[in-house]
Amino acid sequence: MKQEIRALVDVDRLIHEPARLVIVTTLYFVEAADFLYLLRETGMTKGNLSSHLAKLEAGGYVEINKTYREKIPRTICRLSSAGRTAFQQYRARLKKAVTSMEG
Amino acid sequence: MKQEIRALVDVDRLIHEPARLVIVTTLYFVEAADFLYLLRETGMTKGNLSSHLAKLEAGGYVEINKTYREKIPRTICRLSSAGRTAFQQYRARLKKAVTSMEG
DNA sequence: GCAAACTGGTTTGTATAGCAAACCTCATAA
DNA sequence: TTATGAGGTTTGCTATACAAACCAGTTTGC
Repeated sequence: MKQEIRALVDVDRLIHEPARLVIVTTLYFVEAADFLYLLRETGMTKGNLSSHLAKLEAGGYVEINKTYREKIPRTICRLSSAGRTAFQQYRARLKKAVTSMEG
Repeated sequence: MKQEIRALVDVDRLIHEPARLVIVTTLYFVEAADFLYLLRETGMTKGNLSSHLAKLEAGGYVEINKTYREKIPRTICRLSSAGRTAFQQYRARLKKAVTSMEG
């Protein structure tokens, strides 16, 4: 009951950041989403969403696919398998931590 | 099941930061701890612990009491009632989020 | 008694992060 | 032809985390 708390110190910060946690969690369930969908779902600004996605991509957690839908650009994002694994680990750790926090 | 995830965006960042979450959780259970105890429990460096404690104090979440024990300085920290409340709220939110993350 | 080393921290320096405003490219409207 | 808007990205600013360096006081070695 102490170990799980202390383990939080080196939690995966790429996912722990609230904005990215929302993004990753969303992607985890939908499997694929475009920029505008994420924009609506998360309520973030475009700039903020863009930079967080870039960071997740750089970390290898999301794959970003730029395409066109009838001349208008479309950015499709999906969680990579590394991202899925990382999310599952993060979730498991967090769950243990929360449990520990309850006594 | 979507609301709890999105709510994460404005989670209490003073507590959400892993280092401080460990500190706050520790204090939540012991009710009072000195600097050296926290240092051992958290495994942080002195400088890091010091600045996080200062931040928690500035936010009104911990009360810091500097005293002496036979000539050697002793810094005693305890969670304020605001801190306890904030922690409980954070924990509750996090718990809901984790639950939502599972399906 | 005096320097060296240690205790219990705090301050400083640096590198990174988050965020929104400003910007960019292309397409359509006027 | 200019203007307007969609879909994003880059820039600029502020704040943050972290450890190294520092500091005041105490004990130890000689």
